[in-house]
Amino acid sequence: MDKIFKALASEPRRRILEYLAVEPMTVGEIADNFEMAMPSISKHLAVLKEAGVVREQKRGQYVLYTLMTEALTGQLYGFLAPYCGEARRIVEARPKRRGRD
Amino acid sequence: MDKIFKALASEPRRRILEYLAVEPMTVGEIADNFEMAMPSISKHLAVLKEAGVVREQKRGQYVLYTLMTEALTGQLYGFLAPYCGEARRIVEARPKRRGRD
DNA sequence: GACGTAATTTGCTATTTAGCTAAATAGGAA
DNA sequence: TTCCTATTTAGCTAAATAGCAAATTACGTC
Repeated sequence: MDKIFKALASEPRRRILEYLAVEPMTVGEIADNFEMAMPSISKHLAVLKEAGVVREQKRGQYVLYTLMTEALTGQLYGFLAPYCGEARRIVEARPKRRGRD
Repeated sequence: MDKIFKALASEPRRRILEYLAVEPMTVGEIADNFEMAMPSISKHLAVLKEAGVVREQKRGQYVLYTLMTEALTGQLYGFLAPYCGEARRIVEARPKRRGRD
């Protein structure tokens, strides 16, 4: 729980998720949307990966990052469950995937 | 959006919300559940208030803090909406309250 | 008024985080 | 091999955050 909220507590990281919601992208493609230098983007991606909301795949010399939507929403619904019946129902209804993907 | 994720990116602050989910409490009562000194708790509460997820009411020399459940869940569903149809439906179904309360 | 308790504000230190540039690693092309 | 491009890692600095103790404010009681 801590990792995901730390990950989301950053404007640039939330923006990265928006981009990845459209389609998987390489680090360079993502970086093109920011003023920031590439190493900074790379670091942000590592944080998102650590939080389990994106996945990385080597594609030759490129690294492709993919949004793991279910992991993102699942964790947040998990947090919301104690506060909200709708969230409890959603958590209940979802199969518990374990980082296969 | 930034304020709420910054607010939630802290273990102690998330714990405070759990306590307040049970019932409204004074700063002292909340602080009794932590090792932390009261000024630190007071600061955490200010952050949560700034994020719009708790409300404070003066009660004589005490200050009573109350969880604003709808504000908490509403903001998170707002974030989730682009990633999840269920969240979109929930956001859609809810009346947009504006910080009355 | 003076005193005691509740809470916040102030001033400080230590830690973490975000960003940078430069250097290292890894793969593809010549 | 050598060169070029993509990405990550290292090493750094500036800024933000979390905690504390001490001081201040606010209220209630004597």
